[in-house]
Amino acid sequence: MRGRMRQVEPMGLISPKVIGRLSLYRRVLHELVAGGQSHVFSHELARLAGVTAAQVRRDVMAVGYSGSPVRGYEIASLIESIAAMLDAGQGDSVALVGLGNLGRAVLDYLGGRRSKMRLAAAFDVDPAKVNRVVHSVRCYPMEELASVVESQAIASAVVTVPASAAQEVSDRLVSAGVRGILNFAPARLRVPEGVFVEDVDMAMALEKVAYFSRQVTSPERAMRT
Amino acid sequence: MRGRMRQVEPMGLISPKVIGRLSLYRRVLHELVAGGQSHVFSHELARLAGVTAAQVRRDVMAVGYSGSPVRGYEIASLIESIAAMLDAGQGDSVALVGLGNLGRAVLDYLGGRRSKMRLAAAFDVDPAKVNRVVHSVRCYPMEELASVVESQAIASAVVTVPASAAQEVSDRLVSAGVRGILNFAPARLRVPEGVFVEDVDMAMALEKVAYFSRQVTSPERAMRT
DNA sequence: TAGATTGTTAATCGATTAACAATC
DNA sequence: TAGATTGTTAATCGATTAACAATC
Repeated sequence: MRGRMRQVEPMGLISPKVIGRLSLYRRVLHELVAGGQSHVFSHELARLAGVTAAQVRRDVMAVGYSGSPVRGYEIASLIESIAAMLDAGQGDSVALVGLGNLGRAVLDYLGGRRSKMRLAAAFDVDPAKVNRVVHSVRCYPMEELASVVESQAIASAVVTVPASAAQEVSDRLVSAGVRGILNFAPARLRVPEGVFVEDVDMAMALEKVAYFSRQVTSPERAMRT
Repeated sequence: MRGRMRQVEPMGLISPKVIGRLSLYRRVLHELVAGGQSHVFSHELARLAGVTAAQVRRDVMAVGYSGSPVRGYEIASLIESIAAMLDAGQGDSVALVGLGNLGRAVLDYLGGRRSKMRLAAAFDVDPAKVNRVVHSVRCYPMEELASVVESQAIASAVVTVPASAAQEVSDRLVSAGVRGILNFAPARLRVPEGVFVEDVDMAMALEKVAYFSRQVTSPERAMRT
């Protein structure tokens, strides 16, 4: 049973790596659309995304989209298929905890993107920040975390508090119903089974860069995962 | 030839993943030292770092350090061994390009850490930012990038410019002698063989979190690599 | 010593790559 | 059609895990 062309399975669980690459492909595809291109071959997309053509083919297969051996992938449809996989039905609401320098930068960066995701609320312990509105996101006191998260059905959160506070914040988010955390604090969060944590550890990343910049032969560039 | 206890090889090339974990171990070890602890077993360190004990043993082996079956690893010596691997002899100089919100936040975050690394110079196109000093880091105009990087022997750089400018900045850094780049711009940089690039893609990371926060069963938490 | 832990190899696992029939 | 590309399986590769003799 090989070489059958049509494949219909919508696929079940997809690995974090593949999800990351799909996000990358979508960004590249949007650029191609902006350039007036309507179709793309796996090797073109692969080159632009910095991956192999075989990976592109396998990943595209995973979203349940099929291309044509002659014209390749139709960009508009492929974007739709990826969006169906990555975006929630009515848009996700995201909370941000910790409005320090990093928190504001993240808010700035993520707030300014065309995206189905919506930064719905921010939280901070500092009374001076509470009730202020930054980039049209209101800052609530930490005491209201549970009620706001629950009432707005927030399922994802970004944590930009100091390492010493990260675990407690994580616990509160999880018990309020959050199921995914983007963690910028240099601390390993302990979360219950079923809660997804993605760590962004800038200090570690910089140490990696410093280490390999000293080596005569670097390993191939690592894919962000 | 198995079960021999002493191992002396200093090890050659180490993978980015292992380097990342070593950085993580060091952070945890410093916390243990601060708590007055002098020795640690692989399973303790593993629990605190969120990895397996087998990984700790293999990674520690890679830095050329040996523990004792009775007392485990002596923390102070292990920190020294990891430092010998991760830190440069006389301290690395790092450049930062792009002093927008994200750039300032990164400068803020990385500048405030006890580290052998030194943020030596910042660069920006905006004349209003040039020649100002932020966190004791001077901001130079882009025109002086090559001369400053060369004169200060800067080998690593952090890129926090918009995606549209990232490739050009990368090219200029590399031709000035930079061999490792921490890239925050949502763009894939093309660099010559031997130059290491670590991407920090916040938008992708958030999309991953949003995706898995919608799944009933999340995969185990991904290690930052 | 007895026993838990280490260093180190072998087995396992997952992801990537190579290969190729089916296709337009 | 001829030929380049796709969907999909098999082979390869690397990293993780399991296992165990050597050790204090």
